[in-house]
Amino acid sequence: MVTTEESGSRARTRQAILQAAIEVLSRNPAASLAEIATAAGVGRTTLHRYFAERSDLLAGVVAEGVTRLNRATRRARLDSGSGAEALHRLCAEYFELGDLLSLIFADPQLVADPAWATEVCDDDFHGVVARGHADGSIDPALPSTWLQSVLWAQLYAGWSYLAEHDVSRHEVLGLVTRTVAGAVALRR
Amino acid sequence: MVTTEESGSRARTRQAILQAAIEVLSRNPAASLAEIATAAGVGRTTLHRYFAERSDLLAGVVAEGVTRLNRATRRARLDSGSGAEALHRLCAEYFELGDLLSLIFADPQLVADPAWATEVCDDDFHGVVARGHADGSIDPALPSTWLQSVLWAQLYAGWSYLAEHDVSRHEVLGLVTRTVAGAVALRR
DNA sequence: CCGCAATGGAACATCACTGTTCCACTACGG
DNA sequence: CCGTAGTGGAACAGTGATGTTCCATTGCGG
Repeated sequence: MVTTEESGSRARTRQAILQAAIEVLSRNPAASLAEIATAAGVGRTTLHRYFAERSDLLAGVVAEGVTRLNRATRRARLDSGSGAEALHRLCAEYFELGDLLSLIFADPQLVADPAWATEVCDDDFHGVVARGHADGSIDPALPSTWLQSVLWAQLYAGWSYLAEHDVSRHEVLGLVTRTVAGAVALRR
Repeated sequence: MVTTEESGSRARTRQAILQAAIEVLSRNPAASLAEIATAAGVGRTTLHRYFAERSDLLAGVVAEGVTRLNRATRRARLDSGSGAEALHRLCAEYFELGDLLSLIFADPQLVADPAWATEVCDDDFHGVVARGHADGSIDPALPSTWLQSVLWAQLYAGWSYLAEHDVSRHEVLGLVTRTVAGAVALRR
Protein backbone atom coordinates (compact mmCIF):
# COMPACT_ATOMS: atom_id res chain seq x y z
CA MET A 1 0.00 0.00 0.00
CA VAL A 2 1.33 3.39 -0.92
CA THR A 3 -1.37 5.40 0.80
CA THR A 4 -1.91 5.45 4.54
CA GLU A 5 -4.56 3.12 5.90
CA GLU A 6 -7.83 4.67 7.03
CA SER A 7 -9.62 3.80 10.23
CA GLY A 8 -12.41 1.27 9.94
CA SER A 9 -14.97 3.98 10.47
CA ARG A 10 -13.61 6.23 7.75
CA ALA A 11 -13.28 3.39 5.27
CA ARG A 12 -16.90 2.42 5.90
CA THR A 13 -18.21 5.95 5.45
CA ARG A 14 -16.16 6.33 2.31
CA GLN A 15 -17.65 3.18 0.83
CA ALA A 16 -21.16 4.26 1.78
CA ILE A 17 -20.66 7.52 -0.07
CA LEU A 18 -19.26 5.81 -3.17
CA GLN A 19 -22.08 3.29 -3.20
CA ALA A 20 -24.68 6.04 -2.84
CA ALA A 21 -22.97 8.04 -5.59
CA ILE A 22 -23.15 5.09 -7.96
CA GLU A 23 -26.83 4.53 -7.19
CA VAL A 24 -27.88 8.16 -7.44
CA LEU A 25 -25.73 9.12 -10.42
CA SER A 26 -26.88 6.08 -12.35
CA ARG A 27 -30.40 7.44 -12.12
CA ASN A 28 -29.39 11.06 -12.72
CA PRO A 29 -25.82 11.97 -13.67
CA ALA A 30 -26.57 15.62 -12.87
CA ALA A 31 -27.63 14.90 -9.30
CA SER A 32 -26.46 17.38 -6.69
CA LEU A 33 -23.98 16.50 -3.98
CA ALA A 34 -26.70 17.11 -1.41
CA GLU A 35 -28.76 14.30 -2.98
CA ILE A 36 -25.82 11.93 -2.86
CA ALA A 37 -25.01 12.83 0.72
CA THR A 38 -28.62 12.21 1.76
CA ALA A 39 -28.68 8.89 -0.07
CA ALA A 40 -25.52 7.90 1.77
CA GLY A 41 -27.10 8.87 5.08
CA VAL A 42 -24.40 11.44 5.61
CA GLY A 43 -24.20 15.24 5.93
CA ARG A 44 -23.04 17.29 3.00
CA THR A 45 -20.17 18.52 5.15
CA THR A 46 -18.97 14.98 5.69
CA LEU A 47 -19.10 14.24 1.99
CA HIS A 48 -16.83 17.21 1.36
CA ARG A 49 -14.42 15.90 3.99
CA TYR A 50 -13.94 12.74 1.94
CA PHE A 51 -14.13 14.28 -1.50
CA ALA A 52 -13.22 17.96 -1.50
CA GLU A 53 -14.69 18.70 -4.92
CA ARG A 54 -17.25 17.07 -7.13
CA SER A 55 -14.52 16.01 -9.52
CA ASP A 56 -12.81 14.17 -6.66
CA LEU A 57 -15.97 12.20 -5.99
CA LEU A 58 -16.32 11.36 -9.67
CA ALA A 59 -12.71 10.19 -9.74
CA GLY A 60 -13.49 8.01 -6.72
CA VAL A 61 -16.50 6.56 -8.49
CA VAL A 62 -14.42 5.79 -11.56
CA ALA A 63 -11.78 4.09 -9.43
CA GLU A 64 -14.42 2.04 -7.64
CA GLY A 65 -16.01 1.14 -10.97
CA VAL A 66 -12.70 0.00 -12.42
CA THR A 67 -12.06 -2.13 -9.34
CA ARG A 68 -15.44 -3.84 -9.50
CA LEU A 69 -15.15 -4.35 -13.23
CA ASN A 70 -11.76 -5.96 -12.98
CA ARG A 71 -12.91 -8.18 -10.12
CA ALA A 72 -15.85 -9.33 -12.24
CA THR A 73 -13.58 -10.00 -15.21
CA ARG A 74 -11.28 -12.12 -13.06
CA ARG A 75 -14.22 -14.09 -11.68
CA ALA A 76 -15.29 -14.95 -15.23
CA ARG A 77 -12.16 -17.05 -15.74
CA LEU A 78 -11.91 -16.06 -19.38
CA ASP A 79 -9.12 -18.50 -20.19
CA SER A 80 -11.20 -21.66 -19.97
CA GLY A 81 -13.69 -23.14 -22.43
CA SER A 82 -14.63 -21.95 -25.92
CA GLY A 83 -14.77 -18.27 -26.79
CA ALA A 84 -18.55 -18.24 -26.65
CA GLU A 85 -18.58 -19.99 -23.29
CA ALA A 86 -16.15 -17.49 -21.81
CA LEU A 87 -18.28 -14.67 -23.19
CA HIS A 88 -21.30 -16.24 -21.57
CA ARG A 89 -19.62 -16.28 -18.16
CA LEU A 90 -18.41 -12.73 -18.61
CA CYS A 91 -21.95 -11.69 -19.40
CA ALA A 92 -23.24 -13.25 -16.18
CA GLU A 93 -20.53 -11.64 -14.06
CA TYR A 94 -20.99 -8.19 -15.56
CA PHE A 95 -24.72 -8.44 -15.08
CA GLU A 96 -24.11 -8.54 -11.33
CA LEU A 97 -22.54 -5.11 -11.49
CA GLY A 98 -26.05 -3.70 -11.38
CA ASP A 99 -26.24 0.05 -10.91
CA LEU A 100 -22.75 0.39 -12.24
CA LEU A 101 -24.03 -0.76 -15.64
CA SER A 102 -26.61 2.01 -15.67
CA LEU A 103 -24.03 4.55 -14.59
CA ILE A 104 -21.66 3.59 -17.38
CA PHE A 105 -24.46 4.23 -19.83
CA ALA A 106 -25.95 7.25 -18.15
CA ASP A 107 -22.63 9.06 -18.10
CA PRO A 108 -20.40 7.86 -20.95
CA GLN A 109 -18.00 10.70 -20.40
CA LEU A 110 -17.17 9.13 -17.05
CA VAL A 111 -15.84 6.14 -18.92
CA ALA A 112 -13.78 8.52 -21.01
CA ASP A 113 -11.74 9.10 -17.85
CA PRO A 114 -8.06 8.25 -18.45
CA ALA A 115 -8.05 5.89 -15.48
CA TRP A 116 -10.62 3.77 -17.25
CA ALA A 117 -8.58 3.27 -20.39
CA THR A 118 -5.40 2.46 -18.51
CA GLU A 119 -6.72 0.17 -15.80
CA VAL A 120 -9.46 -1.83 -17.44
CA CYS A 121 -8.13 -4.86 -19.18
CA ASP A 122 -9.82 -4.74 -22.59
CA ASP A 123 -7.16 -7.03 -23.99
CA ASP A 124 -8.64 -10.01 -22.18
CA PHE A 125 -11.93 -9.39 -23.94
CA HIS A 126 -10.37 -9.16 -27.36
CA GLY A 127 -8.47 -12.35 -26.61
CA VAL A 128 -11.70 -14.18 -25.84
CA VAL A 129 -13.29 -13.02 -29.07
CA ALA A 130 -10.23 -13.98 -31.08
CA ARG A 131 -10.41 -17.46 -29.53
CA GLY A 132 -14.11 -17.62 -30.40
CA HIS A 133 -13.39 -16.62 -33.98
CA ALA A 134 -10.77 -19.36 -34.20
CA ASP A 135 -12.76 -22.16 -32.57
CA GLY A 136 -15.90 -21.35 -34.58
CA SER A 137 -18.07 -20.44 -31.60
CA ILE A 138 -18.20 -16.74 -32.54
CA ASP A 139 -19.16 -15.34 -35.95
CA PRO A 140 -15.92 -14.00 -37.54
CA ALA A 141 -17.96 -11.37 -39.38
CA LEU A 142 -18.47 -9.57 -36.07
CA PRO A 143 -15.36 -7.68 -34.99
CA SER A 144 -14.28 -7.68 -31.38
CA THR A 145 -14.92 -3.97 -30.85
CA TRP A 146 -18.46 -4.38 -32.12
CA LEU A 147 -19.11 -7.33 -29.83
CA GLN A 148 -17.94 -5.22 -26.95
CA SER A 149 -20.56 -2.61 -27.80
CA VAL A 150 -23.16 -5.34 -28.19
CA LEU A 151 -22.35 -6.90 -24.84
CA TRP A 152 -22.63 -3.63 -22.94
CA ALA A 153 -25.77 -2.59 -24.76
CA GLN A 154 -27.36 -5.92 -23.99
CA LEU A 155 -26.38 -5.77 -20.33
CA TYR A 156 -27.84 -2.32 -20.04
CA ALA A 157 -31.00 -3.47 -21.77
CA GLY A 158 -31.28 -6.27 -19.25
CA TRP A 159 -30.73 -4.09 -16.25
CA SER A 160 -33.26 -1.46 -17.32
CA TYR A 161 -35.71 -4.23 -18.25
CA LEU A 162 -35.35 -5.50 -14.71
CA ALA A 163 -36.13 -2.04 -13.36
CA GLU A 164 -39.19 -1.54 -15.55
CA HIS A 165 -40.84 -4.92 -15.65
CA ASP A 166 -41.84 -7.27 -12.90
CA VAL A 167 -39.41 -10.09 -13.54
CA SER A 168 -36.78 -11.86 -11.48
CA ARG A 169 -33.12 -11.08 -11.76
CA HIS A 170 -32.43 -14.66 -12.77
CA GLU A 171 -35.03 -14.60 -15.51
CA VAL A 172 -33.57 -11.44 -17.03
CA LEU A 173 -30.07 -12.85 -16.92
CA GLY A 174 -31.44 -15.79 -18.88
CA LEU A 175 -32.88 -13.46 -21.51
CA VAL A 176 -29.64 -11.52 -21.77
CA THR A 177 -27.38 -14.52 -22.15
CA ARG A 178 -29.73 -16.20 -24.60
CA THR A 179 -29.90 -13.06 -26.68
CA VAL A 180 -26.16 -12.48 -26.62
CA ALA A 181 -25.51 -16.12 -27.47
CA GLY A 182 -27.81 -15.84 -30.48
CA ALA A 183 -26.27 -12.57 -31.61
CA VAL A 184 -22.77 -13.93 -31.42
CA ALA A 185 -23.26 -17.38 -32.89
CA LEU A 186 -22.11 -18.34 -36.37
CA ARG A 187 -24.90 -18.42 -38.94
CA ARG A 188 -25.65 -21.75 -40.60
CA MET B 1 -55.08 22.03 -37.00
CA VAL B 2 -56.05 23.33 -33.63
CA THR B 3 -53.18 25.76 -33.28
CA THR B 4 -52.70 28.78 -35.52
CA GLU B 5 -50.27 28.41 -38.41
CA GLU B 6 -46.88 30.07 -38.07
CA SER B 7 -45.16 32.12 -40.75
CA GLY B 8 -42.57 30.30 -42.86
CA SER B 9 -39.78 32.09 -41.10
CA ARG B 10 -40.96 31.23 -37.62
CA ALA B 11 -41.52 27.61 -38.53
CA ARG B 12 -37.99 27.38 -39.91
CA THR B 13 -36.41 28.94 -36.83
CA ARG B 14 -38.44 26.69 -34.61
CA GLN B 15 -37.21 23.61 -36.44
CA ALA B 16 -33.61 24.82 -36.30
CA ILE B 17 -33.89 25.16 -32.53
CA LEU B 18 -35.45 21.74 -32.10
CA GLN B 19 -32.83 20.11 -34.31
CA ALA B 20 -30.02 21.82 -32.39
CA ALA B 21 -31.59 20.80 -29.10
CA ILE B 22 -31.70 17.16 -30.18
CA GLU B 23 -28.07 17.25 -31.29
CA VAL B 24 -26.73 19.04 -28.23
CA LEU B 25 -28.84 17.26 -25.63
CA SER B 26 -27.98 13.88 -27.11
CA ARG B 27 -24.35 14.63 -26.31
CA ASN B 28 -25.07 16.25 -22.95
CA PRO B 29 -28.58 16.18 -21.45
CA ALA B 30 -27.53 18.86 -18.96
CA ALA B 31 -26.47 21.34 -21.64
CA SER B 32 -27.39 24.97 -21.02
CA LEU B 33 -29.89 26.85 -23.13
CA ALA B 34 -27.09 29.15 -24.26
CA GLU B 35 -25.30 26.15 -25.79
CA ILE B 36 -28.42 25.08 -27.61
CA ALA B 37 -29.10 28.58 -28.88
CA THR B 38 -25.55 28.88 -30.20
CA ALA B 39 -25.78 25.49 -31.88
CA ALA B 40 -29.00 26.62 -33.54
CA GLY B 41 -27.31 29.81 -34.75
CA VAL B 42 -29.78 31.86 -32.76
CA GLY B 43 -29.69 34.28 -29.83
CA ARG B 44 -30.71 33.08 -26.40
CA THR B 45 -33.45 35.70 -26.43
CA THR B 46 -34.91 34.21 -29.58
CA LEU B 47 -34.88 30.75 -28.10
CA HIS B 48 -36.90 32.03 -25.17
CA ARG B 49 -39.39 33.56 -27.58
CA TYR B 50 -40.15 30.13 -29.00
CA PHE B 51 -39.86 28.16 -25.78
CA ALA B 52 -40.47 30.31 -22.72
CA GLU B 53 -39.00 27.82 -20.25
CA ARG B 54 -36.59 24.93 -20.48
CA SER B 55 -39.43 22.53 -19.85
CA ASP B 56 -41.26 23.94 -22.88
CA LEU B 57 -38.25 23.21 -25.06
CA LEU B 58 -38.03 19.68 -23.69
CA ALA B 59 -41.72 19.17 -24.41
CA GLY B 60 -41.07 20.38 -27.94
CA VAL B 61 -38.21 17.93 -28.31
CA VAL B 62 -40.40 15.10 -27.10
CA ALA B 63 -43.11 16.04 -29.57
CA GLU B 64 -40.61 16.21 -32.42
CA GLY B 65 -39.16 12.87 -31.34
CA VAL B 66 -42.57 11.23 -31.31
CA THR B 67 -43.31 12.60 -34.77
CA ARG B 68 -40.07 11.32 -36.26
CA LEU B 69 -40.47 7.97 -34.56
CA ASN B 70 -43.96 7.49 -35.88
CA ARG B 71 -42.91 8.51 -39.38
CA ALA B 72 -40.11 5.95 -39.27
CA THR B 73 -42.49 3.26 -38.05
CA ARG B 74 -44.87 4.00 -40.91
CA ARG B 75 -42.05 3.85 -43.44
CA ALA B 76 -41.11 0.36 -42.20
CA ARG B 77 -44.42 -1.05 -43.54
CA LEU B 78 -44.67 -3.46 -40.64
CA ASP B 79 -47.64 -5.33 -42.07
CA SER B 80 -45.79 -7.05 -44.89
CA GLY B 81 -43.49 -10.08 -44.83
CA SER B 82 -42.57 -12.33 -41.93
CA GLY B 83 -42.20 -11.00 -38.41
CA ALA B 84 -38.43 -11.09 -38.61
CA GLU B 85 -38.43 -9.32 -41.96
CA ALA B 86 -40.64 -6.54 -40.62
CA LEU B 87 -38.34 -6.22 -37.61
CA HIS B 88 -35.38 -5.97 -39.94
CA ARG B 89 -36.98 -3.07 -41.83
CA LEU B 90 -37.94 -1.36 -38.58
CA CYS B 91 -34.37 -1.66 -37.44
CA ALA B 92 -33.10 0.04 -40.59
CA GLU B 93 -35.62 2.86 -40.35
CA TYR B 94 -34.98 3.53 -36.68
CA PHE B 95 -31.25 3.56 -37.33
CA GLU B 96 -31.77 6.62 -39.51
CA LEU B 97 -33.10 8.53 -36.52
CA GLY B 98 -29.50 9.19 -35.60
CA ASP B 99 -29.04 11.70 -32.81
CA LEU B 100 -32.52 10.99 -31.61
CA LEU B 101 -31.40 7.48 -30.67
CA SER B 102 -28.63 8.86 -28.52
CA LEU B 103 -30.98 11.33 -26.92
CA ILE B 104 -33.48 8.65 -26.00
CA PHE B 105 -30.70 6.81 -24.22
CA ALA B 106 -28.94 9.81 -22.77
CA ASP B 107 -32.10 11.06 -21.14
CA PRO B 108 -34.48 8.19 -20.42
CA GLN B 109 -36.63 10.36 -18.24
CA LEU B 110 -37.52 12.29 -21.39
CA VAL B 111 -39.13 9.15 -22.73
CA ALA B 112 -41.04 8.90 -19.48
CA ASP B 113 -42.97 11.95 -20.69
CA PRO B 114 -46.71 11.18 -20.85
CA ALA B 115 -46.85 12.31 -24.49
CA TRP B 116 -44.48 9.50 -25.35
CA ALA B 117 -46.63 6.75 -23.91
CA THR B 118 -49.83 8.04 -25.49
CA GLU B 119 -48.63 8.93 -28.97
CA VAL B 120 -46.08 6.28 -29.83
CA CYS B 121 -47.67 3.23 -31.34
CA ASP B 122 -46.10 0.35 -29.40
CA ASP B 123 -48.95 -1.89 -30.43
CA ASP B 124 -47.62 -2.14 -33.97
CA PHE B 125 -44.36 -3.46 -32.60
CA HIS B 126 -46.01 -6.05 -30.42
CA GLY B 127 -48.09 -7.10 -33.40
CA VAL B 128 -44.98 -7.72 -35.46
CA VAL B 129 -43.40 -9.82 -32.74
CA ALA B 130 -46.58 -11.83 -32.28
CA ARG B 131 -46.59 -12.52 -36.03
CA GLY B 132 -42.95 -13.57 -35.84
CA HIS B 133 -43.70 -15.90 -32.94
CA ALA B 134 -46.50 -17.46 -34.96
CA ASP B 135 -44.64 -17.81 -38.27
CA GLY B 136 -41.53 -19.21 -36.61
CA SER B 137 -39.21 -16.37 -37.59
CA ILE B 138 -38.84 -15.09 -34.03
CA ASP B 139 -37.90 -17.16 -30.97
CA PRO B 140 -41.09 -17.51 -28.87
CA ALA B 141 -38.96 -17.66 -25.70
CA LEU B 142 -38.22 -13.97 -26.14
CA PRO B 143 -41.18 -11.81 -25.06
CA SER B 144 -42.14 -8.77 -27.09
CA THR B 145 -41.23 -6.27 -24.36
CA TRP B 146 -37.78 -7.78 -24.11
CA LEU B 147 -37.23 -7.60 -27.84
CA GLN B 148 -38.18 -3.96 -27.70
CA SER B 149 -35.40 -3.37 -25.17
CA VAL B 150 -33.00 -5.40 -27.29
CA LEU B 151 -33.81 -3.47 -30.43
CA TRP B 152 -33.24 -0.09 -28.82
CA ALA B 153 -30.10 -1.20 -27.07
CA GLN B 154 -28.72 -2.54 -30.31
CA LEU B 155 -29.56 0.62 -32.21
CA TYR B 156 -27.85 2.70 -29.60
CA ALA B 157 -24.84 0.41 -29.69
CA GLY B 158 -24.68 0.90 -33.44
CA TRP B 159 -24.97 4.63 -33.29
CA SER B 160 -22.31 5.07 -30.62
CA TYR B 161 -20.08 2.58 -32.47
CA LEU B 162 -20.41 4.81 -35.51
CA ALA B 163 -19.35 7.81 -33.45
CA GLU B 164 -16.35 6.10 -31.90
CA HIS B 165 -14.94 3.99 -34.70
CA ASP B 166 -14.03 4.88 -38.22
CA VAL B 167 -16.65 2.91 -40.11
CA SER B 168 -19.31 3.79 -42.63
CA ARG B 169 -22.91 4.23 -41.69
CA HIS B 170 -23.90 1.45 -44.03
CA GLU B 171 -21.39 -0.95 -42.53
CA VAL B 172 -22.67 -0.33 -39.02
CA LEU B 173 -26.26 -0.81 -40.12
CA GLY B 174 -25.15 -4.18 -41.46
CA LEU B 175 -23.65 -5.12 -38.10
CA VAL B 176 -26.75 -4.01 -36.25
CA THR B 177 -29.22 -5.88 -38.42
CA ARG B 178 -27.06 -8.99 -38.51
CA THR B 179 -26.75 -8.94 -34.74
CA VAL B 180 -30.44 -8.33 -34.17
CA ALA B 181 -31.36 -11.04 -36.66
CA GLY B 182 -29.16 -13.51 -34.82
CA ALA B 183 -30.49 -12.49 -31.42
CA VAL B 184 -34.08 -12.88 -32.52
CA ALA B 185 -33.87 -16.07 -34.55
CA LEU B 186 -35.20 -19.39 -33.31
CA ARG B 187 -32.50 -21.75 -32.00
CA ARG B 188 -31.99 -25.02 -33.86
C1' DC C 1 -40.67 55.26 -47.65
C1' DC C 2 -43.23 53.37 -43.64
C1' DG C 3 -44.50 49.78 -40.50
C1' DC C 4 -44.25 45.42 -38.78
C1' DA C 5 -42.19 40.94 -37.90
C1' DA C 6 -38.16 38.77 -36.39
C1' DT C 7 -34.09 38.98 -34.26
C1' DG C 8 -29.66 39.86 -31.24
C1' DG C 9 -27.47 41.88 -27.36
C1' DA C 10 -27.08 43.97 -22.91
C1' DA C 11 -28.49 44.19 -18.44
C1' DC C 12 -30.86 42.54 -14.52
C1' DA C 13 -32.89 39.78 -10.50
C1' DT C 14 -33.35 35.20 -9.03
C1' DC C 15 -32.15 30.71 -7.94
C1' DA C 16 -29.69 26.35 -7.12
C1' DC C 17 -25.41 24.30 -6.48
C1' DT C 18 -20.83 24.60 -4.79
C1' DG C 19 -17.06 24.95 -1.67
C1' DT C 20 -15.77 26.79 2.73
C1' DT C 21 -15.73 28.05 7.68
C1' DC C 22 -17.15 27.60 12.27
C1' DC C 23 -19.35 25.51 16.09
C1' DA C 24 -21.79 21.92 18.67
C1' DC C 25 -22.60 17.09 19.51
C1' DT C 26 -21.52 12.08 20.10
C1' DA C 27 -18.76 7.98 20.81
C1' DC C 28 -14.93 5.68 22.14
C1' DG C 29 -10.28 4.58 23.98
C1' DG C 30 -6.83 5.66 27.34
C1' DC D 1 -13.22 11.25 33.32
C1' DC D 2 -10.94 13.60 29.49
C1' DG D 3 -9.36 14.13 24.72
C1' DT D 4 -9.85 13.12 20.18
C1' DA D 5 -11.93 11.37 15.87
C1' DG D 6 -15.91 11.61 13.32
C1' DT D 7 -19.80 13.87 12.38
C1' DG D 8 -24.00 17.28 11.33
C1' DG D 9 -25.91 21.80 10.82
C1' DA D 10 -25.89 26.70 9.97
C1' DA D 11 -24.18 30.33 7.53
C1' DC D 12 -21.69 32.50 3.89
C1' DA D 13 -19.74 34.11 -0.71
C1' DG D 14 -18.97 32.80 -5.40
C1' DT D 15 -20.62 31.00 -9.69
C1' DG D 16 -23.38 29.77 -13.56
C1' DA D 17 -27.97 28.96 -15.48
C1' DT D 18 -32.36 30.92 -15.93
C1' DG D 19 -36.08 33.91 -17.14
C1' DT D 20 -37.24 38.69 -18.05
C1' DT D 21 -37.12 43.44 -19.86
C1' DC D 22 -35.68 46.89 -22.93
C1' DC D 23 -33.61 48.67 -26.98
C1' DA D 24 -31.35 48.61 -31.49
C1' DT D 25 -31.02 46.39 -36.00
C1' DT D 26 -32.42 43.97 -40.12
C1' DG D 27 -35.52 42.63 -43.81
C1' DC D 28 -39.63 42.51 -46.21
C1' DG D 29 -44.33 43.79 -47.94
C1' DG D 30 -47.53 47.46 -48.82
